[in-house]
Amino acid sequence: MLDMQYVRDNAELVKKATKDKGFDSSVIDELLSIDEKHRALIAEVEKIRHDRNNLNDQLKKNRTEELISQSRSLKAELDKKEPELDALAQQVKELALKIPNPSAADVLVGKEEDNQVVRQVGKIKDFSFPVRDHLELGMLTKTLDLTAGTKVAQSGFYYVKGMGAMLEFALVQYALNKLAKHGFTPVITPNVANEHSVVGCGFQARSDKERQIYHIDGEDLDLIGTAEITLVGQHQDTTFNASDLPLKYAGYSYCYRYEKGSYGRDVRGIIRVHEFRKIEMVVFCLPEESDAIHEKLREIEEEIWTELGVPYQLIKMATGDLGNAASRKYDIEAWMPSQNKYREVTSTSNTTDFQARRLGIKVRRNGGTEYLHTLNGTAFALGRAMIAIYENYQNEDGSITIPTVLQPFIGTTVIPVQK
RNA sequence: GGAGAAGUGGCUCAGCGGCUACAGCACACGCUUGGAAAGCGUGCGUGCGAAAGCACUCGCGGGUUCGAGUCCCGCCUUCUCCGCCA
Repeated sequence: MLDMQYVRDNAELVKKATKDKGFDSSVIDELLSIDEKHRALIAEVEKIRHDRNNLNDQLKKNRTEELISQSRSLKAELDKKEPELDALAQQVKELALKIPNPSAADVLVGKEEDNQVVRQVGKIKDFSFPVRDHLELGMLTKTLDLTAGTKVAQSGFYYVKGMGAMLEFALVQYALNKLAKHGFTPVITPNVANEHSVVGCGFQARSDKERQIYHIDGEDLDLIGTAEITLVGQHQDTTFNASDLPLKYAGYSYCYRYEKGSYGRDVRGIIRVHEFRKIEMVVFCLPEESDAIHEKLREIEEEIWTELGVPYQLIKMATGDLGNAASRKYDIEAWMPSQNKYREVTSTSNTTDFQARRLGIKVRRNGGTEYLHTLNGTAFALGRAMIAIYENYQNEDGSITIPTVLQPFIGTTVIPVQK
């Protein structure tokens, strides 16, 4: 949600920004026209309220039938107009929620194919044997079991077993250790959130086409797609002192993705699944700090993938690929030998005051209050990290060497093939 | 699930149906100071308006009343006790 005053004053800019993101910009004209009606009715209703308040003040001292009847007739007028006012306010709110956060000035205008490769880091290994994909490796080492997931739940759910499970916990330990050094507080969050929190973060809660989110029937609860929702949402309706900021969290949660509309894509293995675990960074900060902190989150992500020794490329997304909330977004894509290409493993966004405004998260300073900024970034999407490690560290026999940096957390150097 | 109590600004809390919802803490700015603390002053929920100002706001939604933080009804949440339970 944007500041209504800002939309009024910068209608053309907002329209362009909305179009740049690939959203329907006609809502802005619609919004402005409803907003105008809304404000006119506010003035009208407030005038009636004012008259009635005055009348009631007089009545306190001087109780006459004449005044009482006047007050009653004003009340009747209000009873007629207030529902109209509420309806208009509701419309304004709904339309305003449809406008995405404009992109930052340095973001390239364009579509997904205009995303910019900022740099490629790490040397792509030249395997002397035919490479296997992560699923084959997972089966050879008996660390991935998709069949069991399908039997017990459905396709898109999977088991991680043996050394695979140990590797996932090692990744968690490694990441939390690193993030603690950067001042992040580790958090284990709920894996569900109510609709207000989901929508407040800029996610579409229940649109059936392109549905992304699981809903719990009969409850105001969705399964979260990312701990961003629970980490940002935990401070809704909160005003911080400037000295409390920045607040940095490293949240561990399960993540649920419905993935409707992506049938047939990445069906093999665990690249695209309905459930996985993730460590997510979320920062609350002063508005003027958010750009620098965004670069910091990006650096931490690059540091992680550099230390893991997995080749990656850094992508700066164009406006059309930013989504609803982000003003700027970087993805890291790790090299996947079996596919002979880079695939997304992290994403970090500066959402500026977009989420804060929707969720009422403010900072108090200079004698007033203002909305703060929120940012998020993936530390590890654990499934995809596992894929990247498996494929890049595979040996000829199908065993997997543990990256040096993880060895202290797992206590071994290799995941062996199991008979 | 049962019984009781409570929800007022970032926090702690006052508020017999009627002026502008009390106060303290915290925070910001200023005065004071060699510097700080203390002290003093100002500000510190939302909307509309260029502004003066007006309106709204006491968990949420209804109702009674000329008038509701206050009375009535429903709901939500939290706390205490009981029950169940990893």
